[in-house]
Amino acid sequence: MSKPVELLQGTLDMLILKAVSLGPLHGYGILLRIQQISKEVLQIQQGSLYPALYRLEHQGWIASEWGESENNRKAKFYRLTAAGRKQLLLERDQWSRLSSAVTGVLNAIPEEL
Amino acid sequence: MSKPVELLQGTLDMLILKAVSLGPLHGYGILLRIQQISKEVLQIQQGSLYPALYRLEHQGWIASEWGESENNRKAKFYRLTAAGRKQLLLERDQWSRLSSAVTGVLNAIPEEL
DNA sequence: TCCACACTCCTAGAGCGTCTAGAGGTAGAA
DNA sequence: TTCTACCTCTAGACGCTCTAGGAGTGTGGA
Repeated sequence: MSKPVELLQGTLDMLILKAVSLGPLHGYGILLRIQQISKEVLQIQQGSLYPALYRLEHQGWIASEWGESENNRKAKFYRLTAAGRKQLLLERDQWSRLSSAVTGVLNAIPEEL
Repeated sequence: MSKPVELLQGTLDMLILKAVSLGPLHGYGILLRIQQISKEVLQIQQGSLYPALYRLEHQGWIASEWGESENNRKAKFYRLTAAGRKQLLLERDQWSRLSSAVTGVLNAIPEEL
């Protein structure tokens, strides 16, 4: 009776950093973009997103500014800071190291064990 | 001041199932095997391993039996059950779906956004 | 005109998996 | 004997994501 998993824990911050690395976006927009690019595979909940944005801004990896959305609503736009860019590279590295290690184990054959 | 990440949350169960899918292993052995196959990239802590083993056995995905290790110590050997085999396939699927989605987002270029 | 709905932000609390930091017992080597 | 590697186990802290709410505002349709 396990719930459907929609995210790999620990990747959300990285995904957000990546999303805003390509130009400022407001929170709700980040959510839609990631969903869209991943062809609806990655489903981010608002209750995960906003705490994450707070976390990232608090650490100086993104910066925010109130503005107006494409739909004429007030929205908080986030952009990547220099520190955030570094962090993104770092997390990207870690991700590729770890994910390929996991895949490697999954593909291990008896002789290797 | 974030700690070094040694595991992608949610992958431990799958890694354990995979490890025992190739033949019975005791807990400590599972730990060493995964570490070895992943070339020390994946570092599993004992405090993560044993609760995970309990979890998996409780759900009927692995079964245990006391025996003797290669070093003459008593050790609890785990093997994959039929249900565990199903579960492994399922988690493997989910992993490849999600991890490639994440990688896809990381490789997204501005035009796609 | 008024209502519904999509858009946008936010929070509290629960749930769960992993980590830290311990304890304890045994075989074999020094 | 003492030390180390082997092997199992637990309690509690910690951090991230989810559920489940609340709230306000433009726009379009009835």
